[in-house]
Amino acid sequence: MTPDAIIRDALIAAARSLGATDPIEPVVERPRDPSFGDWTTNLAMTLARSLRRKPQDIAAQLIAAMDVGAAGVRDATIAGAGFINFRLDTGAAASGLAGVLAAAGSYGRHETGGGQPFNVEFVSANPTGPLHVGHGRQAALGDAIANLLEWTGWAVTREFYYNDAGVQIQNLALSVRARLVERATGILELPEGGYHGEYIRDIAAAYAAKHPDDPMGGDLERVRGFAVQALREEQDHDLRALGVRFDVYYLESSLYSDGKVDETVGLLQHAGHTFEEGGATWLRTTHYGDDKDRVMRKSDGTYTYFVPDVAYHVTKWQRGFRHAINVQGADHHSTVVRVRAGLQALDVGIPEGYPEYQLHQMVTVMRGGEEVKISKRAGSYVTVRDLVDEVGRDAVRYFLLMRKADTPLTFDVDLARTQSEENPVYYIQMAHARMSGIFRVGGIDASTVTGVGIDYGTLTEESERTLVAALLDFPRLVASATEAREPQRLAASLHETARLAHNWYHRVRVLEAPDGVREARLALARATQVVLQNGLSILGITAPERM
RNA sequence: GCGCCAGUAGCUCAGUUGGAUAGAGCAUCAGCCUUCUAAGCUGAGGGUCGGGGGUUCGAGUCCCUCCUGGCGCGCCA
Repeated sequence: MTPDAIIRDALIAAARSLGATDPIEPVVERPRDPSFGDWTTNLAMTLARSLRRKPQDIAAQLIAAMDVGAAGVRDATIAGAGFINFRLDTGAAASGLAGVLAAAGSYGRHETGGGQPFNVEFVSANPTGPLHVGHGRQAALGDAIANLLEWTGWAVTREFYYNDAGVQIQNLALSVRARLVERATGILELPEGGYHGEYIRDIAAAYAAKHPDDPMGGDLERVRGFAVQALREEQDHDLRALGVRFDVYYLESSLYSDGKVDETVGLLQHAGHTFEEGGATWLRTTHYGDDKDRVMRKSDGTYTYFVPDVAYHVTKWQRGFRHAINVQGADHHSTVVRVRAGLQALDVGIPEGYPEYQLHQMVTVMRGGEEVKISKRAGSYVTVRDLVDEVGRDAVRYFLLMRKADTPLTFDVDLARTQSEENPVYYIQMAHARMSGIFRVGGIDASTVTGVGIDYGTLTEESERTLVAALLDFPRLVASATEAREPQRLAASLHETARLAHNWYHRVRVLEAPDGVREARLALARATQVVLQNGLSILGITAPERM
């Protein structure tokens, strides 16, 4: 048992002896200020009301009634309004390091998910242009959330939904054809709502080279297929530049060809939640929290976009995913209620909150001190690959992850490029490289350091105590970041761990330390290396041995 | 007008689900390389946590209300 678990049990027993009634659920946590001790509890304050005594008095009685020798508690003191602070013997506080080294690359993993399937859908960009920086945020976020879920025991499927049907694709095909005509005749007539980007010209050139029999794009179906294929390859390149991979690419067009869309509409009508009005078929989404009912089938017989969306999510459920999360831009937030309403209206037992959504706010790009307006149709934007080429994959990932998804993100291209060495990601990577350097210079294979049979009582420096505490908190942090679906908590925590590691490195010597101390410090260096490496890998960032 | 999300140091942002004296980076100022990497370390200054109410032992965090900003409100996707 870990020290905090022993303290927790002892608190429950002590509270019972004072006459407190179950359930007693003491919170044992790290104090905000490490100088207060190793662990703290507010139990005395939460019991004050039911016991009708002053928190300080209860705290004193709890301490008197507790037997915490097994946890290695050196002293327990009352502070502030009634906190009880526990300070552990140095050796007891650091003894967990051996467990870190034993788990090594698995340290921080949990079995919470029990191996159940979890579908993580992200990016899902229309194949009408390269991926821009907003998609990059989604890619970094979705991939990190997928990693977190894997680390907590879920069987994750990374999924990309291709909107390869519908009006936007038609616009794409017509835009390419316009460029083909321009090549042949010199006359450019882009369609209404067409795409202006330079890449359309490139696709037209490639098409003309491959299909000399059709220089004007007369075979629109062939142009469409060619353009979609070209842009999918383009997006794959962008994703590879970021190091993001998908297990499943689900095509919207297949929902039509497999009859899933018609099937879904039939089910909705059969369930009785639809009605006819003005020649259109409507779904009563207002029964499920929407502010107005929505058209499913327009009077011209075609479906609105959310029908295939619902059909698509039905397939997730049918494919056995009882857990699913969609990472999307906040500009799509109106679809959340709509898709969920559609799934509810099927009456097939899909729960209310299915699927989960993690929406992120917009990314604005600054270049030359001015905002770059992102518009595929106008052809002005910064692609994911531009960013990776300019500042590197690790820095791009960290930049896009260090902020909470709920807050808008400004990506200053010039700043990221010119100040790349001051990027916080290098600070964390440097801490890892320094730990590695200790083993390299010492001629020691880090993986052979077990931390077993060591007297951790020699780790007496304040910088060692705080670093140890941070390392032992890592599994808890992975769990809470996963539960909240917030990778930025991990990013912030790794930065803090790196700060503590740099501080420790600066204050103490490892290789030249006396026998006994040296072994304990090597174990600490190894544990630091493990935590930084594992944490960075969850964020999709490398942990270099030297820089 | 309605809905969602934000408002924290000069700037960019964290804040571990309600805890103790609100933190970090950048920027500014003052120091530290004969060292396992100075891509580092130490110190200083800088705050009515948008305003006002409320809930309780305790609020940046929860509730109400107002202000400001972003996004979304179509038989477009």
